[in-house]
Amino acid sequence: MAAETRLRNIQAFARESGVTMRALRHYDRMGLLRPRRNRPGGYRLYGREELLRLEQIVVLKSLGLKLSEIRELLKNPGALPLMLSRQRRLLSARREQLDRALRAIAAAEAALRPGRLPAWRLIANIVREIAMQNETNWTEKYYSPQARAAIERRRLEWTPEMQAEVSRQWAELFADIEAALGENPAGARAQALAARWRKLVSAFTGGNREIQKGLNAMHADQANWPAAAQAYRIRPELQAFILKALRCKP
Amino acid sequence: MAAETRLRNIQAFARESGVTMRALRHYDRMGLLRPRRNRPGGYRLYGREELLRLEQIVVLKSLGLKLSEIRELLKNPGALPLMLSRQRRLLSARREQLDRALRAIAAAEAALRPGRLPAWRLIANIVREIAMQNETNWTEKYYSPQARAAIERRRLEWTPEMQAEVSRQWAELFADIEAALGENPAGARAQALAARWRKLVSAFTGGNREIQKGLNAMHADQANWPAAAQAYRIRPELQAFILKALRCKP
DNA sequence: CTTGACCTTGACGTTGCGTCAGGGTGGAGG
DNA sequence: CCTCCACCCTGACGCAACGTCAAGGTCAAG
Repeated sequence: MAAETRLRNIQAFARESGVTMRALRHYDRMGLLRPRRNRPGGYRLYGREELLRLEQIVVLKSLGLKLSEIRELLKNPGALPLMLSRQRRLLSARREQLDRALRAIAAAEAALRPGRLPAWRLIANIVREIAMQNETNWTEKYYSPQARAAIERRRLEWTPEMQAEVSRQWAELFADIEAALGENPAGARAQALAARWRKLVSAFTGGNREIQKGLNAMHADQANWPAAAQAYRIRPELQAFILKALRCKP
Repeated sequence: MAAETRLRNIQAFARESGVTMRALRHYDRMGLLRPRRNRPGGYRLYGREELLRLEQIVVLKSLGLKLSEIRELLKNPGALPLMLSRQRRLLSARREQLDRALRAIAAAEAALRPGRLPAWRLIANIVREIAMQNETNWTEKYYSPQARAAIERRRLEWTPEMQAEVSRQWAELFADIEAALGENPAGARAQALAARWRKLVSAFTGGNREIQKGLNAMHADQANWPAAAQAYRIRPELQAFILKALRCKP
Protein backbone atom coordinates (compact mmCIF):
# COMPACT_ATOMS: atom_id res chain seq x y z
CA MET A 1 0.00 0.00 0.00
CA ALA A 2 3.03 2.23 -0.02
CA ALA A 3 1.85 5.02 -2.28
CA GLU A 4 4.26 5.31 -5.16
CA THR A 5 6.03 8.60 -5.51
CA ARG A 6 4.42 9.83 -8.67
CA LEU A 7 1.13 8.43 -9.84
CA ARG A 8 -0.37 10.32 -12.72
CA ASN A 9 -3.74 10.50 -14.34
CA ILE A 10 -4.07 9.43 -17.90
CA GLN A 11 -3.74 12.87 -19.42
CA ALA A 12 -0.50 13.75 -17.68
CA PHE A 13 0.89 10.32 -18.42
CA ALA A 14 -0.03 10.62 -22.06
CA ARG A 15 1.76 13.96 -22.32
CA GLU A 16 4.89 12.61 -20.72
CA SER A 17 5.03 9.38 -22.65
CA GLY A 18 4.00 10.76 -25.98
CA VAL A 19 1.27 8.15 -26.39
CA THR A 20 -2.30 9.30 -26.83
CA MET A 21 -4.96 8.78 -24.20
CA ARG A 22 -6.99 6.75 -26.63
CA ALA A 23 -4.07 4.42 -27.23
CA LEU A 24 -3.50 4.00 -23.51
CA ARG A 25 -7.12 3.07 -22.97
CA HIS A 26 -6.83 0.69 -25.90
CA TYR A 27 -3.78 -1.00 -24.38
CA ASP A 28 -5.64 -1.24 -21.12
CA ARG A 29 -8.68 -2.91 -22.57
CA MET A 30 -6.67 -5.43 -24.52
CA GLY A 31 -4.57 -6.30 -21.51
CA LEU A 32 -1.31 -4.94 -22.85
CA LEU A 33 -0.75 -2.26 -20.23
CA ARG A 34 -2.98 -2.29 -17.16
CA PRO A 35 -2.73 0.77 -14.97
CA ARG A 36 -3.91 0.70 -11.38
CA ARG A 37 -7.48 1.57 -10.61
CA ASN A 38 -7.24 2.33 -6.92
CA ARG A 39 -9.06 5.59 -6.90
CA PRO A 40 -12.81 5.49 -6.62
CA GLY A 41 -14.48 6.62 -9.79
CA GLY A 42 -12.36 4.15 -11.70
CA TYR A 43 -9.62 6.57 -12.69
CA ARG A 44 -6.56 5.03 -14.30
CA LEU A 45 -3.32 5.70 -12.47
CA TYR A 46 0.08 5.29 -14.06
CA GLY A 47 3.43 5.11 -12.25
CA ARG A 48 7.06 4.50 -13.05
CA GLU A 49 6.55 0.82 -13.61
CA GLU A 50 3.92 1.47 -16.21
CA LEU A 51 6.21 3.94 -17.93
CA LEU A 52 8.92 1.32 -18.30
CA ARG A 53 6.52 -1.21 -19.69
CA LEU A 54 5.06 1.32 -22.06
CA GLU A 55 8.51 2.12 -23.39
CA GLN A 56 9.14 -1.50 -24.16
CA ILE A 57 5.82 -1.60 -25.93
CA VAL A 58 6.67 1.43 -28.01
CA VAL A 59 10.01 -0.02 -29.03
CA LEU A 60 8.53 -3.33 -30.06
CA LYS A 61 5.78 -1.57 -31.92
CA SER A 62 8.38 0.39 -33.85
CA LEU A 63 9.76 -2.95 -34.99
CA GLY A 64 6.44 -3.65 -36.61
CA LEU A 65 5.15 -6.17 -34.10
CA LYS A 66 1.43 -6.40 -33.61
CA LEU A 67 0.06 -5.48 -30.22
CA SER A 68 -1.09 -9.01 -29.55
CA GLU A 69 2.40 -10.27 -30.33
CA ILE A 70 3.90 -7.72 -27.98
CA ARG A 71 1.56 -8.86 -25.26
CA GLU A 72 2.66 -12.47 -25.66
CA LEU A 73 6.28 -11.46 -25.86
CA LEU A 74 6.15 -9.53 -22.63
CA LYS A 75 4.48 -12.50 -21.02
CA ASN A 76 7.22 -14.77 -22.30
CA PRO A 77 10.47 -12.91 -23.12
CA GLY A 78 12.17 -16.17 -24.03
CA ALA A 79 10.48 -15.98 -27.40
CA LEU A 80 12.36 -12.81 -28.24
CA PRO A 81 15.01 -14.33 -30.54
CA LEU A 82 12.39 -16.13 -32.60
CA MET A 83 10.29 -13.03 -32.83
CA LEU A 84 13.25 -10.98 -33.93
CA SER A 85 14.28 -13.27 -36.73
CA ARG A 86 10.72 -13.69 -37.89
CA GLN A 87 10.29 -9.95 -37.89
CA ARG A 88 13.55 -9.43 -39.71
CA ARG A 89 12.46 -11.69 -42.54
CA LEU A 90 9.09 -10.03 -42.70
CA LEU A 91 10.53 -6.54 -42.80
CA SER A 92 13.13 -7.51 -45.38
CA ALA A 93 10.41 -8.77 -47.65
CA ARG A 94 8.43 -5.61 -47.11
CA ARG A 95 11.49 -3.57 -47.89
CA GLU A 96 12.10 -5.40 -51.15
CA GLN A 97 8.53 -4.68 -52.13
CA LEU A 98 9.01 -1.05 -51.24
CA ASP A 99 12.18 -0.83 -53.26
CA ARG A 100 10.45 -2.23 -56.30
CA ALA A 101 7.69 0.32 -55.96
CA LEU A 102 10.23 3.12 -55.62
CA ARG A 103 12.13 1.95 -58.68
CA ALA A 104 8.92 1.78 -60.62
CA ILE A 105 7.98 5.30 -59.60
CA ALA A 106 11.42 6.59 -60.50
CA ALA A 107 11.15 5.03 -63.91
CA ALA A 108 7.68 6.40 -64.48
CA GLU A 109 8.73 9.87 -63.42
CA ALA A 110 11.78 9.73 -65.64
CA ALA A 111 9.56 8.84 -68.55
CA LEU A 112 7.14 11.64 -67.74
CA ARG A 113 9.68 14.39 -67.29
CA PRO A 114 10.60 14.93 -70.94
CA GLY A 115 6.93 15.59 -71.50
CA ARG A 116 6.89 13.15 -74.33
CA LEU A 117 4.67 10.54 -72.78
CA PRO A 118 1.30 11.86 -71.78
CA ALA A 119 -0.01 8.47 -72.86
CA TRP A 120 -1.35 6.73 -69.86
CA ARG A 121 -0.98 3.29 -71.32
CA LEU A 122 2.73 3.55 -71.78
CA ILE A 123 3.27 4.52 -68.18
CA ALA A 124 1.53 1.40 -67.05
CA ASN A 125 3.78 -0.57 -69.34
CA ILE A 126 6.94 0.92 -67.93
CA VAL A 127 5.86 0.14 -64.45
CA ARG A 128 5.11 -3.39 -65.46
CA GLU A 129 8.38 -3.80 -67.18
CA ILE A 130 10.16 -3.27 -63.93
CA ALA A 131 7.82 -5.36 -61.89
CA MET A 132 8.40 -8.05 -64.49
CA GLN A 133 11.98 -8.46 -63.46
CA ASN A 134 10.80 -10.06 -60.26
CA GLU A 135 7.92 -12.11 -61.51
CA THR A 136 10.16 -14.63 -63.16
CA ASN A 137 7.70 -17.50 -62.62
CA TRP A 138 5.89 -17.21 -65.89
CA THR A 139 9.05 -16.65 -67.86
CA GLU A 140 10.06 -20.20 -67.04
CA LYS A 141 8.14 -21.14 -70.10
CA TYR A 142 10.49 -19.24 -72.33
CA TYR A 143 13.87 -19.11 -70.64
CA SER A 144 16.13 -22.03 -70.01
CA PRO A 145 17.43 -22.48 -66.47
CA GLN A 146 20.83 -21.18 -67.54
CA ALA A 147 19.28 -18.17 -69.15
CA ARG A 148 17.27 -17.42 -66.03
CA ALA A 149 20.34 -17.73 -63.86
CA ALA A 150 22.11 -15.29 -66.14
CA ILE A 151 19.17 -12.90 -65.95
CA GLU A 152 19.19 -13.11 -62.19
CA ARG A 153 22.91 -12.37 -62.05
CA ARG A 154 22.54 -9.38 -64.31
CA ARG A 155 19.61 -8.12 -62.27
CA LEU A 156 21.71 -8.15 -59.13
CA GLU A 157 24.39 -6.13 -60.85
CA TRP A 158 21.99 -3.39 -61.79
CA THR A 159 21.47 -0.46 -59.52
CA PRO A 160 18.00 1.03 -59.24
CA GLU A 161 19.27 4.05 -61.14
CA MET A 162 20.43 1.90 -64.03
CA GLN A 163 17.09 0.14 -64.12
CA ALA A 164 15.27 3.43 -64.12
CA GLU A 165 17.49 4.74 -66.89
CA VAL A 166 16.94 1.71 -69.09
CA SER A 167 13.21 1.87 -68.50
CA ARG A 168 13.26 5.51 -69.47
CA GLN A 169 15.07 4.68 -72.68
CA TRP A 170 12.54 2.00 -73.53
CA ALA A 171 9.73 4.43 -72.91
CA GLU A 172 11.31 7.02 -75.16
CA LEU A 173 11.97 4.43 -77.82
CA PHE A 174 8.35 3.31 -77.78
CA ALA A 175 7.18 6.87 -78.04
CA ASP A 176 9.47 7.48 -81.01
CA ILE A 177 8.37 4.30 -82.71
CA GLU A 178 4.78 5.32 -82.22
CA ALA A 179 5.56 8.63 -83.91
CA ALA A 180 7.30 6.91 -86.81
CA LEU A 181 4.64 4.30 -87.49
CA GLY A 182 3.69 5.59 -90.91
CA GLU A 183 7.21 5.76 -92.27
CA ASN A 184 9.21 3.40 -94.40
CA PRO A 185 10.72 0.64 -92.28
CA ALA A 186 13.83 0.73 -94.41
CA GLY A 187 14.22 4.48 -94.11
CA ALA A 188 16.88 6.24 -92.13
CA ARG A 189 14.73 7.08 -89.12
CA ALA A 190 13.30 3.60 -88.82
CA GLN A 191 16.77 2.14 -89.04
CA ALA A 192 17.96 4.45 -86.28
CA LEU A 193 15.11 3.18 -84.15
CA ALA A 194 16.06 -0.40 -84.94
CA ALA A 195 19.60 0.31 -83.85
CA ARG A 196 18.40 1.75 -80.55
CA TRP A 197 16.22 -1.30 -80.11
CA ARG A 198 19.17 -3.65 -80.64
CA LYS A 199 21.26 -1.74 -78.19
CA LEU A 200 18.63 -1.89 -75.47
CA VAL A 201 18.01 -5.56 -76.02
CA SER A 202 21.68 -6.33 -75.72
CA ALA A 203 21.81 -4.18 -72.60
CA PHE A 204 19.17 -6.45 -71.13
CA THR A 205 20.58 -9.72 -72.39
CA GLY A 206 24.16 -8.75 -71.72
CA GLY A 207 25.03 -10.35 -75.04
CA ASN A 208 23.97 -13.72 -73.69
CA ARG A 209 22.70 -15.92 -76.52
CA GLU A 210 20.57 -18.04 -74.22
CA ILE A 211 18.69 -15.05 -72.95
CA GLN A 212 18.27 -13.66 -76.42
CA LYS A 213 16.79 -16.91 -77.67
CA GLY A 214 14.30 -16.96 -74.81
CA LEU A 215 13.38 -13.36 -75.46
CA ASN A 216 12.70 -14.09 -79.12
CA ALA A 217 10.61 -17.14 -78.26
CA MET A 218 8.65 -15.02 -75.84
CA HIS A 219 7.90 -12.27 -78.28
CA ALA A 220 6.93 -14.70 -81.00
CA ASP A 221 4.37 -16.10 -78.61
CA GLN A 222 2.84 -12.85 -77.42
CA ALA A 223 -0.71 -13.95 -78.00
CA ASN A 224 -0.37 -16.79 -75.53
CA TRP A 225 1.02 -14.85 -72.66
CA PRO A 226 -0.89 -15.32 -69.44
CA ALA A 227 -3.47 -12.71 -68.68
CA ALA A 228 -1.38 -11.21 -65.92
CA ALA A 229 1.31 -10.39 -68.48
CA GLN A 230 -0.93 -8.95 -71.16
CA ALA A 231 0.04 -5.42 -70.26
CA TYR A 232 3.68 -6.13 -71.06
CA ARG A 233 2.71 -6.75 -74.63
CA ILE A 234 4.03 -4.65 -77.38
CA ARG A 235 1.15 -3.30 -79.40
CA PRO A 236 0.79 -5.27 -82.64
CA GLU A 237 1.32 -2.33 -84.97
CA LEU A 238 4.46 -1.28 -83.08
CA GLN A 239 5.73 -4.82 -83.13
CA ALA A 240 5.08 -5.25 -86.83
CA PHE A 241 6.85 -2.01 -87.63
CA ILE A 242 9.93 -2.68 -85.56
CA LEU A 243 10.18 -6.26 -86.81
CA LYS A 244 10.17 -5.03 -90.38
CA ALA A 245 12.80 -2.44 -89.54
CA LEU A 246 14.95 -5.00 -87.75
CA ARG A 247 14.77 -7.43 -90.67
CA CYS A 248 15.92 -4.83 -93.16
CA LYS A 249 19.51 -4.95 -92.01
CA PRO A 250 20.39 -8.02 -90.06
CA MET B 1 -25.01 -4.42 -78.40
CA ALA B 2 -22.27 -6.26 -80.29
CA ALA B 3 -21.49 -9.07 -77.90
CA GLU B 4 -17.83 -8.88 -76.99
CA THR B 5 -15.75 -11.83 -77.92
CA ARG B 6 -14.99 -13.16 -74.49
CA LEU B 7 -17.12 -12.22 -71.55
CA ARG B 8 -16.33 -14.14 -68.41
CA ASN B 9 -18.04 -14.73 -65.15
CA ILE B 10 -16.39 -13.56 -62.04
CA GLN B 11 -14.69 -16.81 -61.16
CA ALA B 12 -13.02 -17.30 -64.51
CA PHE B 13 -12.00 -13.66 -64.56
CA ALA B 14 -10.56 -13.91 -61.09
CA ARG B 15 -8.48 -16.91 -62.07
CA GLU B 16 -7.12 -15.21 -65.15
CA SER B 17 -6.38 -11.90 -63.55
CA GLY B 18 -5.04 -13.23 -60.29
CA VAL B 19 -7.36 -11.04 -58.25
CA THR B 20 -9.78 -12.68 -55.82
CA MET B 21 -13.51 -12.69 -56.38
CA ARG B 22 -14.01 -10.84 -53.14
CA ALA B 23 -11.69 -8.09 -54.27
CA LEU B 24 -13.48 -7.80 -57.60
CA ARG B 25 -16.82 -7.42 -55.83
CA HIS B 26 -15.23 -4.88 -53.56
CA TYR B 27 -13.92 -2.86 -56.50
CA ASP B 28 -17.37 -3.06 -58.04
CA ARG B 29 -19.18 -1.79 -55.01
CA MET B 30 -16.82 1.09 -54.49
CA GLY B 31 -17.03 2.11 -58.12
CA LEU B 32 -13.46 1.33 -59.02
CA LEU B 33 -14.16 -1.37 -61.59
CA ARG B 34 -17.73 -1.85 -62.74
CA PRO B 35 -18.36 -4.95 -64.79
CA ARG B 36 -21.42 -5.25 -67.00
CA ARG B 37 -24.59 -6.68 -65.58
CA ASN B 38 -26.45 -7.59 -68.75
CA ARG B 39 -27.43 -11.09 -67.89
CA PRO B 40 -30.59 -11.60 -65.91
CA GLY B 41 -29.86 -12.82 -62.46
CA GLY B 42 -27.47 -9.96 -62.02
CA TYR B 43 -24.29 -11.84 -62.88
CA ARG B 44 -21.15 -9.77 -63.26
CA LEU B 45 -19.53 -10.04 -66.68
CA TYR B 46 -15.95 -9.03 -67.39
CA GLY B 47 -14.40 -8.47 -70.81
CA ARG B 48 -11.15 -7.27 -72.29
CA GLU B 49 -11.76 -3.68 -71.33
CA GLU B 50 -12.23 -4.59 -67.70
CA LEU B 51 -9.02 -6.60 -67.79
CA LEU B 52 -7.05 -3.60 -68.97
CA ARG B 53 -8.50 -1.37 -66.31
CA LEU B 54 -7.91 -3.97 -63.66
CA GLU B 55 -4.26 -4.20 -64.66
CA GLN B 56 -3.83 -0.50 -64.24
CA ILE B 57 -5.46 -0.78 -60.86
CA VAL B 58 -3.12 -3.56 -59.81
CA VAL B 59 -0.08 -1.60 -60.88
CA LEU B 60 -1.11 1.51 -59.03
CA LYS B 61 -1.97 -0.53 -55.99
CA SER B 62 1.49 -2.01 -56.04
CA LEU B 63 2.81 1.52 -55.77
CA GLY B 64 0.98 1.80 -52.48
CA LEU B 65 -1.86 4.02 -53.66
CA LYS B 66 -5.16 3.69 -51.88
CA LEU B 67 -8.11 2.41 -53.87
CA SER B 68 -9.91 5.73 -53.56
CA GLU B 69 -6.84 7.51 -54.91
CA ILE B 70 -6.67 5.10 -57.81
CA ARG B 71 -10.29 5.77 -58.58
CA GLU B 72 -9.69 9.51 -58.72
CA LEU B 73 -6.52 9.04 -60.71
CA LEU B 74 -8.25 6.94 -63.35
CA LYS B 75 -10.94 9.59 -63.54
CA ASN B 76 -8.32 12.29 -63.98
CA PRO B 77 -4.99 10.96 -65.30
CA GLY B 78 -3.52 14.44 -65.41
CA ALA B 79 -2.87 14.17 -61.70
CA LEU B 80 -0.45 11.33 -62.27
CA PRO B 81 2.80 13.29 -61.88
CA LEU B 82 1.68 14.80 -58.60
CA MET B 83 0.55 11.46 -57.32
CA LEU B 84 3.84 9.88 -58.25
CA SER B 85 5.99 12.42 -56.48
CA ARG B 86 3.76 12.39 -53.44
CA GLN B 87 3.93 8.65 -53.36
CA ARG B 88 7.67 8.64 -53.81
CA ARG B 89 8.12 10.85 -50.78
CA LEU B 90 5.74 8.75 -48.75
CA LEU B 91 7.43 5.51 -49.66
CA SER B 92 10.88 6.94 -49.02
CA ALA B 93 9.83 7.92 -45.53
CA ARG B 94 8.35 4.50 -44.97
CA ARG B 95 11.57 2.93 -46.18
CA GLU B 96 13.66 4.96 -43.77
CA GLN B 97 11.44 3.79 -40.97
CA LEU B 98 11.81 0.23 -42.14
CA ASP B 99 15.58 0.53 -42.32
CA ARG B 100 15.71 1.82 -38.79
CA ALA B 101 13.67 -1.11 -37.58
CA LEU B 102 15.89 -3.54 -39.45
CA ARG B 103 19.03 -1.98 -38.02
CA ALA B 104 17.56 -2.19 -34.57
CA ILE B 105 16.70 -5.84 -35.02
CA ALA B 106 20.16 -6.61 -36.35
CA ALA B 107 21.74 -4.94 -33.36
CA ALA B 108 19.48 -6.74 -30.92
CA GLU B 109 20.17 -10.08 -32.56
CA ALA B 110 23.89 -9.44 -32.54
CA ALA B 111 23.71 -8.70 -28.84
CA LEU B 112 21.70 -11.84 -28.21
CA ARG B 113 23.83 -14.23 -30.19
CA PRO B 114 26.81 -14.48 -27.85
CA GLY B 115 24.34 -15.54 -25.22
CA ARG B 116 25.67 -12.90 -22.92
CA LEU B 117 22.58 -10.75 -22.70
CA PRO B 118 19.52 -12.60 -21.59
CA ALA B 119 18.56 -9.41 -19.81
CA TRP B 120 15.50 -8.01 -21.40
CA ARG B 121 16.17 -4.47 -20.27
CA LEU B 122 19.44 -4.21 -22.10
CA ILE B 123 17.89 -5.27 -25.36
CA ALA B 124 15.40 -2.49 -25.08
CA ASN B 125 18.26 -0.13 -24.48
CA ILE B 126 20.12 -1.18 -27.58
CA VAL B 127 17.08 -0.75 -29.67
CA ARG B 128 16.56 2.67 -28.24
CA GLU B 129 20.12 3.64 -28.77
CA ILE B 130 19.66 3.22 -32.47
CA ALA B 131 16.31 4.88 -32.60
CA MET B 132 17.93 7.74 -30.76
CA GLN B 133 20.06 8.61 -33.72
CA ASN B 134 17.00 9.92 -35.48
CA GLU B 135 15.14 11.55 -32.70
CA THR B 136 17.43 14.53 -32.63
CA ASN B 137 14.73 16.93 -31.44
CA TRP B 138 15.31 16.56 -27.75
CA THR B 139 19.06 16.61 -28.13
CA GLU B 140 18.80 20.23 -29.20
CA LYS B 141 19.02 21.01 -25.55
CA TYR B 142 22.52 19.61 -25.28
CA TYR B 143 24.11 19.90 -28.70
CA SER B 144 25.06 23.13 -30.41
CA PRO B 145 23.84 23.58 -33.97
CA GLN B 146 27.33 22.92 -35.28
CA ALA B 147 27.56 19.76 -33.23
CA ARG B 148 24.22 18.58 -34.51
CA ALA B 149 25.23 19.25 -38.09
CA ALA B 150 28.36 17.21 -37.50
CA ILE B 151 26.33 14.39 -36.02
CA GLU B 152 24.02 14.43 -38.99
CA ARG B 153 26.95 14.29 -41.40
CA ARG B 154 28.47 11.37 -39.57
CA ARG B 155 25.16 9.58 -39.47
CA LEU B 156 24.89 9.78 -43.24
CA GLU B 157 28.34 8.29 -43.62
CA TRP B 158 27.44 5.25 -41.61
CA THR B 159 26.12 2.18 -43.27
CA PRO B 160 23.48 0.16 -41.47
CA GLU B 161 26.08 -2.56 -40.91
CA MET B 162 28.40 -0.12 -39.20
CA GLN B 163 25.60 1.11 -36.98
CA ALA B 164 24.66 -2.43 -36.07
CA GLU B 165 28.26 -3.26 -35.33
CA VAL B 166 28.73 -0.25 -33.07
CA SER B 167 25.48 -1.01 -31.26
CA ARG B 168 26.64 -4.55 -30.74
CA GLN B 169 29.89 -3.31 -29.25
CA TRP B 170 28.04 -1.01 -26.89
CA ALA B 171 25.84 -3.86 -25.79
CA GLU B 172 28.82 -6.08 -25.11
CA LEU B 173 30.57 -3.32 -23.27
CA PHE B 174 27.58 -2.75 -21.02
CA ALA B 175 27.36 -6.44 -20.32
CA ASP B 176 31.03 -6.56 -19.42
CA ILE B 177 30.75 -3.50 -17.20
CA GLU B 178 27.82 -5.10 -15.47
CA ALA B 179 29.94 -8.15 -14.79
CA ALA B 180 32.81 -6.05 -13.46
CA LEU B 181 30.78 -3.84 -11.16
CA GLY B 182 32.34 -5.10 -7.95
CA GLU B 183 35.93 -4.65 -9.03
CA ASN B 184 38.45 -1.92 -8.41
CA PRO B 185 37.90 0.95 -10.86
CA ALA B 186 41.66 1.44 -11.06
CA GLY B 187 42.31 -2.22 -11.77
CA ALA B 188 43.42 -3.65 -15.06
CA ARG B 189 40.02 -4.97 -16.16
CA ALA B 190 38.21 -1.76 -15.31
CA GLN B 191 40.81 0.23 -17.21
CA ALA B 192 40.40 -2.01 -20.22
CA LEU B 193 36.70 -1.30 -20.09
CA ALA B 194 37.38 2.42 -19.85
CA ALA B 195 39.57 2.21 -22.91
CA ARG B 196 36.83 0.46 -24.87
CA TRP B 197 34.42 3.13 -23.71
CA ARG B 198 36.66 5.93 -24.94
CA LYS B 199 37.09 4.23 -28.29
CA LEU B 200 33.37 3.85 -28.79
CA VAL B 201 32.68 7.41 -27.76
CA SER B 202 35.22 8.74 -30.20
CA ALA B 203 33.75 6.49 -32.88
CA PHE B 204 30.46 8.24 -32.29
CA THR B 205 31.83 11.76 -31.96
CA GLY B 206 34.37 11.33 -34.72
CA GLY B 207 36.79 13.18 -32.50
CA ASN B 208 34.65 16.28 -32.75
CA ARG B 209 35.05 18.39 -29.59
CA GLU B 210 31.66 20.04 -29.98
CA ILE B 211 29.88 16.74 -30.03
CA GLN B 212 31.87 15.46 -27.12
CA LYS B 213 30.99 18.50 -25.04
CA GLY B 214 27.31 18.03 -25.78
CA LEU B 215 27.52 14.36 -24.92
CA ASN B 216 29.10 15.13 -21.58
CA ALA B 217 26.51 17.78 -20.78
CA MET B 218 23.83 15.28 -21.63
CA HIS B 219 25.13 12.56 -19.42
CA ALA B 220 25.68 14.91 -16.52
CA ASP B 221 22.01 15.80 -16.76
CA GLN B 222 20.59 12.30 -16.98
CA ALA B 223 17.99 12.85 -14.30
CA ASN B 224 16.34 15.62 -16.29
CA TRP B 225 15.96 13.78 -19.56
CA PRO B 226 12.43 13.82 -20.90
CA ALA B 227 10.32 10.83 -20.08
CA ALA B 228 10.52 9.52 -23.60
CA ALA B 229 14.27 9.28 -23.26
CA GLN B 230 14.40 7.64 -19.85
CA ALA B 231 15.14 4.26 -21.34
CA TYR B 232 18.35 5.55 -22.90
CA ARG B 233 19.71 6.16 -19.46
CA ILE B 234 22.75 4.42 -18.23
CA ARG B 235 21.97 2.72 -14.96
CA PRO B 236 23.37 4.74 -12.05
CA GLU B 237 25.66 2.06 -10.73
CA LEU B 238 27.09 1.44 -14.17
CA GLN B 239 27.58 5.12 -14.72
CA ALA B 240 29.26 5.61 -11.36
CA PHE B 241 31.62 2.73 -12.01
CA ILE B 242 32.63 3.79 -15.49
CA LEU B 243 33.07 7.40 -14.44
CA LYS B 244 35.42 6.36 -11.70
CA ALA B 245 37.34 4.17 -14.08
CA LEU B 246 37.57 6.93 -16.68
CA ARG B 247 38.82 9.44 -14.15
CA CYS B 248 41.62 7.17 -13.03
CA LYS B 249 43.70 7.75 -16.11
CA PRO B 250 42.76 10.79 -18.07
C1' DC C 1 -37.57 -32.00 -61.14
C1' DT C 2 -33.48 -32.42 -58.75
C1' DT C 3 -28.70 -31.77 -58.29
C1' DG C 4 -24.56 -29.35 -57.96
C1' DA C 5 -21.79 -25.70 -59.54
C1' DC C 6 -21.95 -21.00 -59.70
C1' DC C 7 -23.81 -16.52 -58.61
C1' DT C 8 -25.90 -12.82 -55.53
C1' DT C 9 -26.17 -9.63 -51.32
C1' DG C 10 -25.39 -8.91 -46.40
C1' DA C 11 -22.87 -8.79 -42.44
C1' DC C 12 -19.22 -9.50 -39.16
C1' DG C 13 -13.95 -9.82 -38.26
C1' DT C 14 -9.36 -7.89 -38.75
C1' DT C 15 -5.63 -3.73 -36.82
C1' DG C 16 -4.79 0.36 -34.10
C1' DC C 17 -6.41 3.57 -32.92
C1' DG C 18 -9.43 8.76 -34.08
C1' DT C 19 -13.47 10.83 -32.99
C1' DC C 20 -17.63 11.87 -31.12
C1' DA C 21 -21.61 11.09 -27.67
C1' DG C 22 -23.51 10.72 -23.22
C1' DG C 23 -22.68 10.80 -18.68
C1' DG C 24 -19.92 10.38 -13.85
C1' DT C 25 -16.07 12.77 -10.48
C1' DG C 26 -13.44 16.06 -8.00
C1' DG C 27 -11.80 20.17 -6.33
C1' DA C 28 -12.35 25.27 -6.20
C1' DG C 29 -15.13 29.36 -5.80
C1' DG C 30 -19.45 31.57 -4.36
C1' DC D 1 -24.31 23.52 0.06
C1' DC D 2 -24.44 24.48 -4.81
C1' DT D 3 -22.37 25.21 -9.12
C1' DC D 4 -18.82 25.21 -12.48
C1' DC D 5 -15.35 23.42 -15.15
C1' DA D 6 -11.72 20.42 -15.95
C1' DC D 7 -11.05 15.80 -16.04
C1' DC D 8 -12.46 10.99 -16.18
C1' DC D 9 -15.28 6.93 -17.74
C1' DT D 10 -17.60 3.59 -21.11
C1' DG D 11 -19.52 2.54 -25.39
C1' DA D 12 -19.91 2.86 -30.34
C1' DC D 13 -18.99 4.07 -35.12
C1' DG D 14 -15.33 4.85 -38.74
C1' DC D 15 -11.38 3.71 -41.60
C1' DA D 16 -8.71 0.17 -45.56
C1' DA D 17 -8.98 -3.73 -48.07
C1' DC D 18 -10.51 -7.26 -48.17
C1' DG D 19 -11.38 -12.72 -45.71
C1' DT D 20 -14.87 -15.47 -44.38
C1' DC D 21 -19.12 -17.37 -43.49
C1' DA D 22 -24.36 -17.40 -44.20
C1' DA D 23 -28.62 -17.52 -46.54
C1' DG D 24 -30.48 -17.76 -50.58
C1' DG D 25 -31.15 -17.07 -56.19
C1' DT D 26 -29.57 -19.00 -61.19
C1' DC D 27 -28.24 -22.15 -64.65
C1' DA D 28 -27.15 -26.15 -67.29
C1' DA D 29 -27.20 -31.09 -67.10
C1' DG D 30 -29.17 -35.52 -66.03
